[in-house]
Amino acid sequence: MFNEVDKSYPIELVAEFLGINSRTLYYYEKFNLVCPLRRGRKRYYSKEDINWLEYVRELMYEQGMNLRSIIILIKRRDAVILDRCPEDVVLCYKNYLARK
Amino acid sequence: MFNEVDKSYPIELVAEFLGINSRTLYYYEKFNLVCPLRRGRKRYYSKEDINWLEYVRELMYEQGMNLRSIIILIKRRDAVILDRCPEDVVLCYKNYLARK
DNA sequence: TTACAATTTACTTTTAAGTGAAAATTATTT
DNA sequence: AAATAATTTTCACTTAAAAGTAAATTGTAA
Repeated sequence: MFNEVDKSYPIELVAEFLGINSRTLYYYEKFNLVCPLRRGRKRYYSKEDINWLEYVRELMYEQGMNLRSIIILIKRRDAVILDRCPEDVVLCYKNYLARK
Repeated sequence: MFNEVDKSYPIELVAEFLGINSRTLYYYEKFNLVCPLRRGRKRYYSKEDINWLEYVRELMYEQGMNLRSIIILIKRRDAVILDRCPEDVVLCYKNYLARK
């Protein structure tokens, strides 16, 4: 579905892929959990953004962490987050941190 | 109130000091967040236990972390927890980890 | 044997997480 | 330019789960 050639995906597609409401993606953005590229005012999510979001969901629903905790760990550039993270997600995470 | 000479305090006193219900302390214990000394079947909390509990409360109510996240960090012996922790609390935390 | 602490069960409260709908904004088409 | 379409934003609401607690029961030390 998300091949390597295409570099970005609109919010509705991403929401559908993740099985969540697009409003939830706006919600996460408010918390600075993800920061999709903007062309005009439209959002485009990279493949790494999507992997990152999948990882965040895992932290929430498999580990039981709450958003606030995840954000605290992001801000502290914490090893916990990076530890069991797939390589490309780490990459995305680092890009994400670099941007702020 | 909790001077250095006395080494341990019963649950009701601790609850009152922390401004919480004693049931909440049992609740935290269920999550292995604290592990008071048992003499007979009665619980005795050390000064360090109390400091530790205060720190846990700060993480919850000032930082907005949830119990599950705190527990995850404890299990991973995470730097986040220890970072901004007063020295004696770190000590208590390490004793706590040593016990399990 | 009684008084107090621990335990259990099930309940209440609180709040985070998520969402629906309408309004606003920007882009697109004719 | 007006109409239409698409996306974002806002506001208020719902839902679900975590956190906390009450009450009844059990256990046990003194």
